[in-house]
Amino acid sequence: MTFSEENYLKTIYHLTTASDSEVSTNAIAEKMETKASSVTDMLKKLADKGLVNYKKYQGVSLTEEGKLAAKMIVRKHRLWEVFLVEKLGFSWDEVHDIAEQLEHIKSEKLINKLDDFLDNPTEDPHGDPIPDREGRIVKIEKQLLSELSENQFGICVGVKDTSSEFLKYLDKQEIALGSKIEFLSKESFDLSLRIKVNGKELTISNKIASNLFVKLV
Amino acid sequence: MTFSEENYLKTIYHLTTASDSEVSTNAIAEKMETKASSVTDMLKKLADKGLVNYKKYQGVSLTEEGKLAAKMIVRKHRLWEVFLVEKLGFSWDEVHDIAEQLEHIKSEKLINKLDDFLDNPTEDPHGDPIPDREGRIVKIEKQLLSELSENQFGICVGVKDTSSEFLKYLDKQEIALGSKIEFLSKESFDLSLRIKVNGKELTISNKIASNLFVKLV
DNA sequence: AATTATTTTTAGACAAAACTAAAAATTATA
DNA sequence: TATAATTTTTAGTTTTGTCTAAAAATAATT
Repeated sequence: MTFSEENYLKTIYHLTTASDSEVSTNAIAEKMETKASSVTDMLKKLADKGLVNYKKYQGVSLTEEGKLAAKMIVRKHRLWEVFLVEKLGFSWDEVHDIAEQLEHIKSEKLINKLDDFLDNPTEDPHGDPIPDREGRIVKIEKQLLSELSENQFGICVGVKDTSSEFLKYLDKQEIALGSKIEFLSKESFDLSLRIKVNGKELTISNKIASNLFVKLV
Repeated sequence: MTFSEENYLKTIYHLTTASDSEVSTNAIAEKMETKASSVTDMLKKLADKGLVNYKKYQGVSLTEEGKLAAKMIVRKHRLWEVFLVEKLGFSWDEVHDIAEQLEHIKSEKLINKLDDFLDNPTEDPHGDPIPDREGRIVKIEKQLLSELSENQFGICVGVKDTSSEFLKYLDKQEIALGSKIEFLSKESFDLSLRIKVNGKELTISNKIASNLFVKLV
């Protein structure tokens, strides 16, 4: 499997699990910043290999084989992210691009040894689940901070947007995975939130709150 | 820089430092298991980029820039090998192929953090020196076991051949980096050696002895 | 339902890196 | 030194993955 094939599989995986349906050629092209014609070419190739279900003009989905392959790439990506943060001291906003490269290293033995070395983590530094060596994913119960009601408490367990920009904002506000957040009130005009973290009150926009996953406590 | 360009640079580096002269198109082709015509194509490309000195029919050598780039690839390769052995528990005969992939990961920050994580090692698991972040190499004094004289002692500090076959043979004989070897005698007929390791006497062929580096004690 | 707009595919081209086969240059040999 | 052998380069293909532009299919609108 080439790097390019792996990147397509991964993208299709993320797009289909997000919306849980078939995904369009254009959606893939947009996500991968490439042209629809290039996508069509690759879809044919992946279909020939039995990795995707593809019918012209009808969108694509992953076959079981394709889904497992995609999960293994995601597994590698997220394990390497844990390594970068836990062992090498990178911050959570720096690891994505490097993991994009490391996820293509081919050695099952390597990734399983890395898994053990990291004590078999179940989530990456952004709170996303890490598939185990059989591809199983343990989903944790979580909801968006924006969906809480007044005076509820939540533990921050993940981020929806993993952009460096957003993560650095959270660092600045001292919000991290594990932070206990109290939902104080919502401003009806702009849906901004008043919350309390680390003993400090602060106001965050609805956009911020819609990208933070919390677990109710 | 592409993977392919990096592999050529690395090969030219190894071939030129071994013989300390210009290297021929055919020598590169043989080492890389490719065709001479492919090598010619790449040499032109690398020359255009200022990484090699190349004149038609005259062989090639690395420019200063090319040499530094090659050393950085070697640095990455060897640091990853240390990681695989020291942290993940791979044996020294398993790491080469994986490091061949990892050496192409592009992030200076990553490799320097890895270097620190590993406590800035100066040699890889086969005893080969690891260039520092400026490309400097500390050469250790060493000689081939086959060059010792009777009743001299040597500490095993490296292997010339790093093939899995040879390394597994050494494991079987319980010879490792750090092993103290006493040179007992040499058989004039076939140049085989009588040595003593770990308190046990054994006979090794001249081929074996010509692939083991030792430091006199 | 017919027309327009959008999406998707096809056709043909290109760059990178490999190859084969033939030509050119170098080296070795008689 | 002429000729033969070897090495190296050139010329022309191939494969992978991309692109543009045009054609075909689908979706949206009047």
